[in-house]
Amino acid sequence: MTSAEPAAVEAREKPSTPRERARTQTIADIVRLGREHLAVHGAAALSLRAVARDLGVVSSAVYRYVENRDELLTLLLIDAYNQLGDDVDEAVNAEAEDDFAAQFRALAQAVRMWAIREPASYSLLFGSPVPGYQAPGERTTVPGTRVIVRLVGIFDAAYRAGALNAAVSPAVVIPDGLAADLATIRGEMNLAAPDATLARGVLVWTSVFGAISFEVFGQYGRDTFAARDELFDHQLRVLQGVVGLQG
Amino acid sequence: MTSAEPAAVEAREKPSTPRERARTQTIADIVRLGREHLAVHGAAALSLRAVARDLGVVSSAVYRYVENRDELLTLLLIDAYNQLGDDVDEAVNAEAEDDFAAQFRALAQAVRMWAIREPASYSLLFGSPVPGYQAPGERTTVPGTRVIVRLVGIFDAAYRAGALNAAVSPAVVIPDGLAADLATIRGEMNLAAPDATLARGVLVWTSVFGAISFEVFGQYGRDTFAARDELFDHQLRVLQGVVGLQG
DNA sequence: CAATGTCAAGAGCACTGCTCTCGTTTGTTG
DNA sequence: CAACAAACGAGAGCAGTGCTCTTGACATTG
Repeated sequence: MTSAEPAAVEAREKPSTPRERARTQTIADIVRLGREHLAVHGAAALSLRAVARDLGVVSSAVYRYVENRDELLTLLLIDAYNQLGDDVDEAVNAEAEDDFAAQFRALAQAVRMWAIREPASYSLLFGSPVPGYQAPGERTTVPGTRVIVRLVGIFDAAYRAGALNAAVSPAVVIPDGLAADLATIRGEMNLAAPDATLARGVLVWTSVFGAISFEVFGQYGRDTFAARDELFDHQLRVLQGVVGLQG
Repeated sequence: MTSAEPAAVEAREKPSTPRERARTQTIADIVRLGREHLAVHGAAALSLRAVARDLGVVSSAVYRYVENRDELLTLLLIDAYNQLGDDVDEAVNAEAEDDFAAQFRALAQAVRMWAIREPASYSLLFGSPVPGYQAPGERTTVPGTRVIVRLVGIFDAAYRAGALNAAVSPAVVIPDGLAADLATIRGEMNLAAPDATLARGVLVWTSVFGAISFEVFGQYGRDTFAARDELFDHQLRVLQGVVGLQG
C-alpha cells in the first residue's frame, strides 16, 4: 500500500496535516465497515447508507471519502485480494522449499480456508460479476493475480528442479492456438515449463477454484458430502498427479 | 396457484376456463420478460417493476401472478435448469451409445455453450448465491441435478461396460469419511463404480464447472487466452483421462 | 484576523419491493 | 338471465436504495 501504486488507502508517508490523517482513518473505517456488511449481507446488498449509519454519519457524508458505491466495491476487492494473497503466501512459505507438492496443497488449502471464512469476499472475487460493476483493471490486476502467479511459480520451480513427472498419464496434443497462448504466457512470466505442463497447470488452477466454489456456493447438496475436508484433500492429490507432481 | 401443488407453470392439462389460460399465458410472459431482463441486467438487478413496465401493466398487478421477487427468481431458476438440462440431453443423445468419452465431452461442451450464450442464467445457477435468496429445494432439486445425474450416468455406464481404465495414474487413498459419503451416493443412485472412480468423477464434475466459470466470470485475463475453444477441449481430454475414460 | 478549504447535514430525485384499497371486469351459478 | 364472487388492473403509499446539490459550521493556513 505504501508504494507508488495508486493504492486503495492512499499514501501513508504524508501524514503531514492532522486533517489528512483523519481522512485516511475515516476511509479505513469505511472499508472496515464495508467488509463487515459484505460478510453479513453480500456484495449486491452492500449499502452506502447502511455503512454511513454504522459510521454514525449521514449518508451524503460518506461521499466525501468514497466516490460512489463502485469505488467502495473496488476498495473491498483490493482489500480481499490482498488478504487472500497474504494468507496464501504465508501458507506456502511455511512448507519446505523443495517440497513442491506440499506447497501446492498448502496454497489450495489456504484459498479454501479463506473462502470458507469469508464467503462473501470470495463471492465478490470469484463469483458471478456484480451487475453493472466493472473492476478497474489497472488497480486490481496486480493484487488479483497474486495467487495464480504464486501457483505458476510453484509448478515452474518444480519443473526446473526436475520434480515433475514428465510422463503424465495419457499425452494430449496441444493445438496450435493454445500453444501460441501458452508461449505468450511463458514469455511474459519467464517460465521454463513446456506446453503440456502449463496447460495442465491451467486446468489444475481452474479445478481448484471449481472445487472451492462448489463448496462455498452450495452446489453440492446440503448433505451429499459430510467429509468435505477429506474430499478436497483427495481432489488435491489427484490434481497434483495431473501435473505430475509426486508426493 | 389454483392447483394443489405450488407449481411453477401450473397444470397444463386443465385449460378449462379461458381465464386460467390467460393467467398461465401471463405468467409465461412474466417469466419470458424476466429472462430477458436477467440476460441484460443480471440477477441482482432483476426488477419486478421493470418487468411490469415491459408487460404494459402497473407494478402491483404483477403480484397477482408472482408472489414476490424471490418467487420470480425461482421460476427463472427452474426455467434455466431445464433449458440447460434439455441442451445437455440433446447433445449427449447425439453421440454413439458406446462412446462414453464422446458423451462426456458432449455434455461438457453443451454446458459451456449454454453458459456462454446465457451468462446471466449461468451466474444465477452456478455463481455466487443471490443474497437473501434461498432456493426452495423441493422445487429446484430435481431440475437442478439433471446435469450431474446425467454425468454420473455416463461414468457408471462406462464402468459397467468395462470402458474405464482402472489403473488411473497414481492411486490415491480414499479416507474413511469420504468412502462413507461415496457409499451413500452409490446406494442412492444405484451405481456400480468403485470409490476411486466416483471420487474422480466428482473432481471432474467440479473441474468442468470451474473451467466454465472462469471463462464466463472473466477470471482469465481479458486477453490471456485467445484460443478458448481449444483450451476447453484440451481440459476435457485431460479430465477424461483422470477418470480413466479412453478415447 | 481574515480568507480558504473541508466537512456534516439535510432536502430532494428517481428508483426499488411490497401492501392495501378501490372500482371494474369476468366467469359461474342459482 | 340476473346476481354474486372471484379475479383483476390501477393507484396511492411506505420504507428502503444510490446519488446530487445546497447550506451552514468549523478548522487550517497565509
